[in-house]
Amino acid sequence: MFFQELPTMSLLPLLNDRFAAALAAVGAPNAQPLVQQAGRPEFGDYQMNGVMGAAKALKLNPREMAQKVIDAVDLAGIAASLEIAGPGFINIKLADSFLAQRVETALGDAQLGVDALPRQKVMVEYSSVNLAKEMHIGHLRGGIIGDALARIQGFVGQEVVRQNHVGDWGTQFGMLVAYMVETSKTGNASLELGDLDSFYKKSKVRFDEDPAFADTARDYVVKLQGGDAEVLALWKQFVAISLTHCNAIYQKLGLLLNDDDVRGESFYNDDLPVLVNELREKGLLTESDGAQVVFLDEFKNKEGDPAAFIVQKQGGGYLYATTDLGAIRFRTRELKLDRCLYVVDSRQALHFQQLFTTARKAGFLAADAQFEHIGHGTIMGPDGKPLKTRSGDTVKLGDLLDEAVERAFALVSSKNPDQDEATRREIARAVGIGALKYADLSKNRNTDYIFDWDAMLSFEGNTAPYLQYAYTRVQSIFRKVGDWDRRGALLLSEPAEHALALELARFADVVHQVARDSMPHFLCAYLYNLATAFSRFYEACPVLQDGVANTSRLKLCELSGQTLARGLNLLGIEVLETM
RNA sequence: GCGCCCGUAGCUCAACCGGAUAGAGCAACGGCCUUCUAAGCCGUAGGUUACAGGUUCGAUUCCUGUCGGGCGCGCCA
Repeated sequence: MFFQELPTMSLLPLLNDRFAAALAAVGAPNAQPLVQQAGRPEFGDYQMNGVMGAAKALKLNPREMAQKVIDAVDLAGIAASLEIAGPGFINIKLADSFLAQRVETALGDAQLGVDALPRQKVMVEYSSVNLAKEMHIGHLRGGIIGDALARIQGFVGQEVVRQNHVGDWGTQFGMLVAYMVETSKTGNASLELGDLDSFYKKSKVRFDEDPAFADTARDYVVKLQGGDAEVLALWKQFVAISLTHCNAIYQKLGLLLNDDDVRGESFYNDDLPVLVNELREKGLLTESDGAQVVFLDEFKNKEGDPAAFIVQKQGGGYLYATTDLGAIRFRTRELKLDRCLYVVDSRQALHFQQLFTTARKAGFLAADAQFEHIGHGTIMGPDGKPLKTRSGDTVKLGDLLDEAVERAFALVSSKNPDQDEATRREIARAVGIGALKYADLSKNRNTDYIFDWDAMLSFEGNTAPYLQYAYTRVQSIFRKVGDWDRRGALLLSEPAEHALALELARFADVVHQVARDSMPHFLCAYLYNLATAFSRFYEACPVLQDGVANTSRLKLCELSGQTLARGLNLLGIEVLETM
């Protein structure tokens, strides 16, 4: 028992493996064990649901079969008890010694016990702003979610390529360059470009009111496409300025994105005619009203009309469908991606279905290539409609981030009036941005959600500040303890200790799940459960008593702190030593 | 017109391949600070999962229909 080799595999795969073997031993080799977390505490830690289905298939009594599975399963040193319940559930209580060993293992591991997944080259495409305009609230979710997914993929050992597929091409850039030339004559260009939105609006006004300006703008588009050096240089200048705006936002939001991650739509320009020719040679193209389209039977409506995927406009121009196909080709042929996560608004779901279907038909995507649209909903205002400013304008992202920090500063100041301002500013930054990100990440990304400052910054319930606060409580203990001797054994006796150790042991399964499903709200839910388990433990189990530290509990504290910090880090949220 | 998504407690949200008595937080009510940060913990109350059928040992989950909401649908991205 003392030197028994215990597996390092994370909990769910381990339990599923052992029960799969047991099912095979009792004559159900193909049955799924279906182990999951217990639905209620009184059911134990985990429950195994696979017996009922297997018994049904074999026409056996499920409870009798469950008993056979219990007799057959090898969970020595892992489970403390196995019980049949209800129609044939098997409830599993894990052994304290096993959980203690898990905690010790994770503490000695930089990955906190999270094994690397089979290595893949994974791209996360996110943010992908239109450089013609300033970043607004519509860019928030994609940025936050994409960044979290990129961090998580990296943590589980993938080769991650972040990609900012910026919109840096199209007719509007002719207009913008024309306006740059015009304002540079009055010496105002650099000043005006400080506010991209008004620059865009003013150039649009000029375009609409002055035919001569409009002609110039159109001329610049042609020159741009023709590679005219002078216009190209101006365009590059505009792109660079717009990117500095983006980078400032990324920095404020704490996103990993930088200039190295940018590959704009313009990058694929030269390939578009080639690509369209290839589609034609493969017999996928049909001319329709002067445009080149791919008809997809997969998206036929009831009348039998197939949906059209336009890859070339009448007149010869290309569209984002073409660019996206070019990007797929580049990513498979040149970058050799195994997987690509497109973090883009759900409203583009049909586009991506058509895109991937066309790419597969054209042979741009291998059968096993995992190219996925990671859709997300819209941020709504209190009225349930897309969030706007009071005056009805689009909410600028920079303003939103500033407001988050300002609101957090007011709250921090009222809570800790004695702290110096610099400290409160720093806390407010981490808390405000963290709250904003967590409010987003903790919701199922598929649906819209209602934006609510008070809820995200209330510092109560399932919020970033609650998690950050739990972390500071851990750190506070270690500040009090100073140096400590970690040689003592980790023994779990109290229910709150068992519950906390169980949560800690689940970390790997949750991270793996999110890496697989790209659903960050599962990680949030986990961290909230962990923080709650820690808070209960903190209330029920004193770590320091009469000046003496309890080594077992210190170890639980240590791993709790590390797991909270790492989990929040994977979400792009900072932790603080004090709040 | 066609297609996709959604409808869960007063509010905001969960529910992992179909699992047990549908879970949290906020708001409401009641407790707990001389002790590691009370931004905390404990408890009470709150539900015909839009509605009607069907499949199943078992349905918030799958299927059909109805109602309600959002979004998308050949030359924007």
